[in-house]
Amino acid sequence: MNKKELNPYVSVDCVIFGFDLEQLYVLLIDSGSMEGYKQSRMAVPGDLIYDTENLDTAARRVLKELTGIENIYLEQIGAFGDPDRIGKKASDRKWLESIRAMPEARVITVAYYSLVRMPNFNPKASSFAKSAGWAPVSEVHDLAFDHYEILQSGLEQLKRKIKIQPIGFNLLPEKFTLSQLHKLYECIYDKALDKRNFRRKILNLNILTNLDEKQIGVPHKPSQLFKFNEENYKKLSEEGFDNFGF
Amino acid sequence: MNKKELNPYVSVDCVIFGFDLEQLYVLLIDSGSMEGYKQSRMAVPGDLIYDTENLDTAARRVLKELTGIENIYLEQIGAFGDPDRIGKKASDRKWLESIRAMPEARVITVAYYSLVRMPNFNPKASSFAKSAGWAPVSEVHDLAFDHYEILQSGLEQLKRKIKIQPIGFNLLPEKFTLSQLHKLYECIYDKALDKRNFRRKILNLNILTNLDEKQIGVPHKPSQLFKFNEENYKKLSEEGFDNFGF
DNA sequence: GCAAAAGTGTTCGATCTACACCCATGA
DNA sequence: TCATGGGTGTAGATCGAACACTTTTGC
Repeated sequence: MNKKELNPYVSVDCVIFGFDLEQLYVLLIDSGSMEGYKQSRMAVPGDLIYDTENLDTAARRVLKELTGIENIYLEQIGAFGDPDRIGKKASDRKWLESIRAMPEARVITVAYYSLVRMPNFNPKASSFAKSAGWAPVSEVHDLAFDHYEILQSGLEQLKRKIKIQPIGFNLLPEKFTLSQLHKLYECIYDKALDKRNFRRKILNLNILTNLDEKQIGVPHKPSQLFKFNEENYKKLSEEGFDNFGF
Repeated sequence: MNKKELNPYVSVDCVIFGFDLEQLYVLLIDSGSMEGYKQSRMAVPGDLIYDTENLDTAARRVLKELTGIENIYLEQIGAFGDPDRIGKKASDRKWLESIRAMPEARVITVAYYSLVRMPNFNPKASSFAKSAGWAPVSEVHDLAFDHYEILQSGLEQLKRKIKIQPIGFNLLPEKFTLSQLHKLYECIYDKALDKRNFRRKILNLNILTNLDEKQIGVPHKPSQLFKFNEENYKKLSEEGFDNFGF
């Protein structure tokens, strides 16, 4: 693929969520401003699409370039197309001038969110990001362009979706404890959930396999480890289940 | 606005749902083929966007041009951007050549769905449609471009949304009976719903005002007429209600 | 032995489902 | 008087919320 094939009118942006067993994070890139850390200079990673490329493919390309990971959980949030969306702030325009052939063009973006296992990688610098890093979602209050709005839409969609499909497993290590899963749901909903009710509900779904392994080296009673049981999940989906609403 | 401002790379397409108290319909336009009625020649209305125009605004413009209605319920479905999405079938290409300045351009479309009161209007011919008409959703099995896929996505989103927000009122006359509302939900979910349970659930929401009027001229016990109570609905939304799942 | 998180059951109220008969009207 | 859809209540099952104590480990 060469530059000639870049479509200068449509981009994809990826809200990449991560979870470190404590907090929910989002991967942000820096416009490389010299004024130190400032959220309004941060953005979610994205790029113009190629003219021969699917939207999903473009999103996966961005993810791969930045994180090295393929086969990531990915879902479209929607299109954002305010004519001024990328030109409202002077700092945004400067950034665009530094990375785009047609910085003044009106660009519609198609936003995606994806869920990754944080420890699996450290974000790399890339063609479109001088630096990249994880920021706790709860501490993000402002971003470049319309990316704060995009982040909030992604978060809402994640909340809605995780009630209906157990996609949360994409954020956890392969082997995880019920407490970790519990904590994840609490972080996403930003509220306390009853421990016993949570455990009962999730176990009743029969989509977890108890590995008969225990945590080691923890200074308290070690927890059972589980993994996600894809087979049972598929069976369950086919039978049709509405939600496991928390 | 003149042609010069058309953005040849991005379009909007509108899945317009209607309900005649019997069936759910979708508004389709005809490519004007001379081969008689054929679903693969039908499409949902859409148009390229103007370069200075919001996506939502563009969708409203298409709706207005076709139906004359403003202030319509409108919601984004998402972006569809397969590079081949509009050029797969020969008949699609012919149509494009007849209406677009750059028929070969790759166009990403942002799809919307909207809900209208069918009797309020008859669709008009327009710059992008030689003719337009209502088709029962249950009888649509094929459409031009990727519009069948778009229709299905819109329908899914409608199903999801109507569980959470009482947007169905946008499909009904101002004054309606509980049976009509009941029928609407049955049509959307394409399954029978228990009459008594439905009535209880919807009345318990307190978002209907009984008008103390009855149907006239019906050959059976006349039904009470209701209207949607926007005030109570707003109160309810603010308190936060999850769903009135059917 | 103490700090820290794991793990476990029951009760109560709310909600969902299933189900059948009489009523008011126009023809 | 008949055909048509309108309108109503209850019992049983299921589900969700609230809630406190014992266990196992590392230090």
